[in-house]
Amino acid sequence: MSSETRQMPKQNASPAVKVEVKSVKSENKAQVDDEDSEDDKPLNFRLKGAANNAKKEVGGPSHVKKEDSDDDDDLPLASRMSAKPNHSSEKKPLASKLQQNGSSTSNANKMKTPVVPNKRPMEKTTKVVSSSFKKANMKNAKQMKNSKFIKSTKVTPGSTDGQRKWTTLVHNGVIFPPPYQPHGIKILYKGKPVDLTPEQEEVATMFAVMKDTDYMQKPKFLDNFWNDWRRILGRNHVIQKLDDCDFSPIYDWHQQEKEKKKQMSTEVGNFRVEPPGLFRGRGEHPKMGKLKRRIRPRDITINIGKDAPVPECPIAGESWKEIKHDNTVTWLAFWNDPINPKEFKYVFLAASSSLKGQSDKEKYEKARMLKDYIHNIRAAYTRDFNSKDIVKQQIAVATYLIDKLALRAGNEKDGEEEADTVGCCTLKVSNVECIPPNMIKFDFLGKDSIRYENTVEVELPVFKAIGKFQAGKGENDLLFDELDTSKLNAHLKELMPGLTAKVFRTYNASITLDQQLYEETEDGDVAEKVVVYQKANKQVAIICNHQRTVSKTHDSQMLRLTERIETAKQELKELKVDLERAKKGKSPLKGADGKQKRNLSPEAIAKKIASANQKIEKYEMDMTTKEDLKTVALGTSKINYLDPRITVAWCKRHEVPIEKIFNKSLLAKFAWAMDVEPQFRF
DNA sequence: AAATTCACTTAGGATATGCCCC
DNA sequence: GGGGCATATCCTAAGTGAATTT
Repeated sequence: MSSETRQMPKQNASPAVKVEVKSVKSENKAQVDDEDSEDDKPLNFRLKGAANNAKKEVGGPSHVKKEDSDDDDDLPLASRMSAKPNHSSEKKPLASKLQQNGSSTSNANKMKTPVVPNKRPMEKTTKVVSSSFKKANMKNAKQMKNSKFIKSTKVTPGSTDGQRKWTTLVHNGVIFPPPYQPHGIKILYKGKPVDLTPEQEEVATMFAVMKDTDYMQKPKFLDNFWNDWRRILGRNHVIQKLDDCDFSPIYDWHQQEKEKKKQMSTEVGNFRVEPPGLFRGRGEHPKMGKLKRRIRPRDITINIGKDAPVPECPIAGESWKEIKHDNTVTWLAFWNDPINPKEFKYVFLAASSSLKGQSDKEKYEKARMLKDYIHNIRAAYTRDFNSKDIVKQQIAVATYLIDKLALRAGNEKDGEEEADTVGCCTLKVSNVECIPPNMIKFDFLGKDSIRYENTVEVELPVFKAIGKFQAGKGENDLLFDELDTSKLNAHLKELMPGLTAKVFRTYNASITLDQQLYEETEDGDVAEKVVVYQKANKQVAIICNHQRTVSKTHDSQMLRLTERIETAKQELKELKVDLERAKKGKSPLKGADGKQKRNLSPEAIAKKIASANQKIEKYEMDMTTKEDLKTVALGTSKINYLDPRITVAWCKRHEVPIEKIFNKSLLAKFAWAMDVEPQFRF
């Protein structure tokens, strides 16, 4: 079932398209690929679930890393946690067995095709193919839902071929949410049922179903919603005030529907263009609650290969806005965001596509390149801490913060239209506090309105410079008034080709993982090694400030664990008594529940004692980990910041099955990294 | 050179899935 | 074997940064 492994474009926009990566042309052909050979026979391998293609033979010496970091410039400066000095240069020699995880349980059907063979870093042409929309092939509803997706793409990595991103692109367009089905449930206005048109009812329903979200407490949300809904109700409608509306009939109906849906498991859930709804911005977003209108075919621009059939518009009587054949971009379709019409929503290829894989790899290669430059870069900005040129000085301090704290660049935002958040270049005077002699306290809302709160020791010249940048300004003024991200990045480009602010985050994250794994991994069982990995992962998450909100059920879950520990301890106590009695040939005492227990041999009781002890240990461990990670999100760095080759190489060296670290999606996304040599260093 | 547009990566929360423990 | 949970996947918002326009 669902062996059709097509991945959704996870990222942006509509998931309308699932993509299946089929084959790369001839992974073992020796010849250096010539750009455009059109003869790539679709090998028609399906990318099955996991990417277990760590094939030794194919892998080859993909590249030789020469540096062996003997100067500690390679240390991540970023260290909110006490970074230990490292002695990284010692490369332990490595293990032996290329861990071939194929045999492991979860990947029953192994995948046959590497997406991008690593052997040659610059594979030119990749074929992306998926089956087309053939009813005949659809065995069940599950498969059915993938009815629209990419058919075929040849991907040509941008880096090797100027602008061009692909040579042929075939797909089936996007899927729209079904039209609104009125339910006829009436809301109450001043206690009386009100008739609504289907359109009015649709929007009322969007609101009703959000009853138990925090948005209902936000005046801005209510206000924006009321504004938009009122327009649809019309001026002279009976409904004149949101406060007098009682949406609970619709809410209750919706809850029931949800129940029903649960029962009917196989109903198709198609991939769709974003359905209409109420905008849910993060943080104090000025537009929260606004109606996000329905997207129609005439909103959508399709990008497709010149030779490919233009997908049929799925809604009768309507048509696409435009058809393009632009092979310098990777999107398959886009529409304007109805909330902010200047912005676009795109349909992209899935993370598991070779095209994404290629650019992912390039991202990490760039970050690795920073290793060779970082020493000089640090020396340069350290010099400029004292520069008389204020622009230079601000660039120096900003770069230092980005390097040391892994801050984001901080592009300007549109104040009226967006939540008030900042990054490095947009820090305000009020976001930093100088604490003599040389501590700086940061407190600001970053991306997604996640709070960054951190007090760090900085070099004295930095401390002084920040004080100077603050002097004579208001709380709300920019700390780096002479700076913006384009100036900063223009400067960084002079130091290293392609260097921009965000590369530091990738660099810091990945090098931290690499070092932690080298330093901390000891002999032991797999579980212990996985803990080492998670610890390193956590350290990275903290550096990058990847947070999550404490789950609603956290407390009750902790309580449950405490109870289990108590129960187990009680049981343990009884077992110990029983053991002594059993040794003397006496039968066990009654348990706490008052029941008589069976007679057991001392050995049997001893065994039970051991298992009770283990259970307690496990629960206690679970509690510690849970509490420890309740606000830390490990996934974000794994997906976006940690070079998967570090992980794969470590798994090979330490014989940890890769599935212990990467789930199915990650395995597919990181197919390009699977054949890395065990001694790979970031 | 500033503003705007465009294309892409990065992000946390919601929801679905599936597995483990009683 | 069914409910509670952890985890995976879905969803789409919110960033970065280059290119283009003014």
